[in-house]
Amino acid sequence: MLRIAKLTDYAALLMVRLAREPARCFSAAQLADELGLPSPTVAKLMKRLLRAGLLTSVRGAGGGYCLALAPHAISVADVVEAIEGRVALTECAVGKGVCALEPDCATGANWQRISRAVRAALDTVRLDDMARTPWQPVRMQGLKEKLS
Amino acid sequence: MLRIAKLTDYAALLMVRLAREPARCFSAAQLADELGLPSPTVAKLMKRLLRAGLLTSVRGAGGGYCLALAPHAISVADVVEAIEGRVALTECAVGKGVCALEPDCATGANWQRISRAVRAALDTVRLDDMARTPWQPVRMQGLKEKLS
DNA sequence: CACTAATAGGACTGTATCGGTGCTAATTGG
DNA sequence: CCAATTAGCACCGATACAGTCCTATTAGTG
Repeated sequence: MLRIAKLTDYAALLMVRLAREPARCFSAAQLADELGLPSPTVAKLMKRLLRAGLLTSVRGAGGGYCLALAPHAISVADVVEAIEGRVALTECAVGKGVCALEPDCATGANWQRISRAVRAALDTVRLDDMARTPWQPVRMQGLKEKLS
Repeated sequence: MLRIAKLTDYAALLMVRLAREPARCFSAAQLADELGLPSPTVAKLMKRLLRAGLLTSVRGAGGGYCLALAPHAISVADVVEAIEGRVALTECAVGKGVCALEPDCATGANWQRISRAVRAALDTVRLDDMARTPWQPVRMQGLKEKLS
């Protein structure tokens, strides 16, 4: 385990797609269609990514979302935190006073150390790394034809 | 986020306690009492840790659990995997054929790489590291007196 | 040879979180 | 004015998690 949420996985797909054409802007519907993801879910994710400062948005007709930073400046850790909140393996690690055992529990400091290590691991991979691998758009029409 | 399950946290507490006196054996009830954790839960965790090969057990009266390996030979990753299963951040990373987007989704390989990095981070911390910090047993009676 | 103290393993349940959907603004271009 | 699109809630169902309990099985003890 130690799974990331499925939504985070989707968010990564979206961000990688954007990173392939960093200058271009995309509407949520467009991305959902191209990646074969449910469109309301994509809309929700884009809002969260926007709030986290990873995207800029243009409202109204012809609007859409663009990367707020260059692909090499955004890490997987950023995306994970945008969707799931701060990386903290345990309750103890997020703040003090939550854990009843706290005064006698010495593992809190260790978990914080470990959390930082994990965070660092996630931070080594940037969007441009993810985008480098070969790729091609999903053709929904083609897929449906094959399945029917 | 990217939280470990609460049970995993408990399991870590238990293993660290054992690591403080590696030669000694403990009954589940004893550990629950000492750490202030619910006893059935502790029993359940010990069973999982046993199955994972991290503990040895002696049944019957006077029985209990002991560490199967030296404290420095058991890492946090081992404990996490014992409770939560294999560390794999995404469905794609656990095996192939699960993800519908698979043939066109190139991020799978990246997630596997990231999973390994996280695994490695968790592997750097061993039980003896966790056990080194100052510590003293929880006194339930004392706590209750303070709270009342 | 019972009785008691333990582990072994499973089934069951309430609850919280997650994934997903829908609705109602606000904004912009044609 | 209308259509396209983002912004922000509120809601709901399924799933997984934390916790409990019950029934073997095993081993020490009187």
